Amino acid sequence: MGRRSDHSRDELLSLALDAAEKIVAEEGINALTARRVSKEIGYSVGTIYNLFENLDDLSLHVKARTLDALYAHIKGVPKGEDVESDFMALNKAYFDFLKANPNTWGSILDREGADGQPLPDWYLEKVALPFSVVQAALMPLFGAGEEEQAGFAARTLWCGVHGIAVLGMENSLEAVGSRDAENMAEYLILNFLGGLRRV
Amino acid sequence: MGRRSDHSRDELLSLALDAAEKIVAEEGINALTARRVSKEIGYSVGTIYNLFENLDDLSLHVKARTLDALYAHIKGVPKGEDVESDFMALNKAYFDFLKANPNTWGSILDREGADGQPLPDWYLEKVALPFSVVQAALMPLFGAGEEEQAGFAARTLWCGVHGIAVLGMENSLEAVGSRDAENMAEYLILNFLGGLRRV
DNA sequence: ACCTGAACACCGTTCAAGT
DNA sequence: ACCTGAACACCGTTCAAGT
Repeated sequence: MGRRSDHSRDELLSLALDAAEKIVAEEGINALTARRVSKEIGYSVGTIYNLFENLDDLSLHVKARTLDALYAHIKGVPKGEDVESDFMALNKAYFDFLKANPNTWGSILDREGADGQPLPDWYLEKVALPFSVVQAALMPLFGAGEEEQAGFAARTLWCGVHGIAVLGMENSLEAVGSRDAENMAEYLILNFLGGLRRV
Repeated sequence: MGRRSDHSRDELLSLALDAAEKIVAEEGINALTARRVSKEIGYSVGTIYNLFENLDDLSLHVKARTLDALYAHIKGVPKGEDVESDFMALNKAYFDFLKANPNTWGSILDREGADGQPLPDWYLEKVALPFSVVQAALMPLFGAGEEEQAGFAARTLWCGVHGIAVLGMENSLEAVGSRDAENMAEYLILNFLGGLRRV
C-alpha cells in the first residue's frame, strides 16, 4: 500500500471526474458508483473518498461540469432586435445541448439534498449563470431598473421550459401525449412573452 | 417453508402497497426497498417478487396511487366564468396537494424507464387524467372542435407548472433565487393565458 | 400453489494498516 | 502524506427447497 505519487491531487481529481463524466454520458447517472470510478482510474475505492466527500459530492461535480458546458453553449447565441426570435434561438440552443447530452442532463436542477443538505454556494452560482442569459434576453420587455422583475420572469419561464425539457428528454412526454418537447417549449415561451407584452 | 394463506393475494398487494406508500411518504423514494417492505409486512423478500415484477414495478404502483389521489383532489375544484380565476384555483389545489405530499410527489412524472422500458398503458392513462382537468379549464379560450389544440396548450402549460413545482418542492429553487414556487407558477399561468388571449 | 431464505453479485462508507 | 483493501451493513434479484 502507501502513496504512489503517480499523480498529483489535481491530476487525480481530473482523472476521476473525466471517468465519472464518461460513465454518466454513456450509461446514465445510475451507473455512477464510487467503486466503478475507482476501477476506471486504477486506484482503490478509498482514494475516491480521499478526493470527494461522498458519492453525492462526486456527482455534484459532474453536474457542475455540465452546467459550465451549458453556459458556454448558450451565452454566445447571437441576439437581434426581436425578443421573440432571440428566444427561439435560445430555445434551440438549449434543446440542442440537451439532445447532445441526454444522460448528462436529466437531473441537473433536480433534487440534490437527498440527505436534506442545502446545495453548496459554488454550485448555486453555476446554476444561476444560464438563468442570467435568459434574464438578459428578457430585458427589452422591462424598463431600466426592473432587473429584479426580469429575473423573476426569467426564472419562471426557464423553470417552465426545464419542466418540459425534463419530461420530454426522458420518455415520459409520451405519457403526456406528445413527443415534441421543443415545440411545446416554443409555445410556452411565445405565449408567456405575449402575456408580458399585453400589459 | 411453504404457503401460509394468512392473506389472499389481493390482501397481500394491499399490505405491500400500504407499507410502501408509508415508507415513501415518511422517508422519500430512496428509502423504498424490497427488503424493507417485506420486513414491514412480515413476509420474506421473495414474496415481494411474487407480487411485483421488480422494485420499479412496485414503485410505479405507489406513484399510480398518488396520481389517483391528485386527480381526485383537483377534479372537484369549482369553476366560475373567469378562466384566470379558475386557473388560480386549480394552481392552488395543485400546490396544496404537493405540499401535503412532498415526498410522494417528487418524481411522479419523471424518469421511469431507467431500464429504457416504456411506461405501461395503465400508468399512462393515470398520468393523462389530471391533464384532462387542465384542458377542460382551458376550453373557454378555444373554439368548439379545438379540443386537440387545447390539449396541447394544457400539456404545455402544466408541464411548465410541473417544472416549477418540482424545482420548488425540492430545495433547488433556492438554487434559482426564489422560494416561492407557487407565485412563479401563477405568474407563468397568467402570462401564458395572456398570450393565448392576445391572438 | 405459495412462501422461504440462502446465494450471488453488487452497493456506500470507514479506517487500521501499510509505504 | 497518501493509498490500500478488508470489513460492515446494506442492496436487487433468483430459485431450489420446503409445506
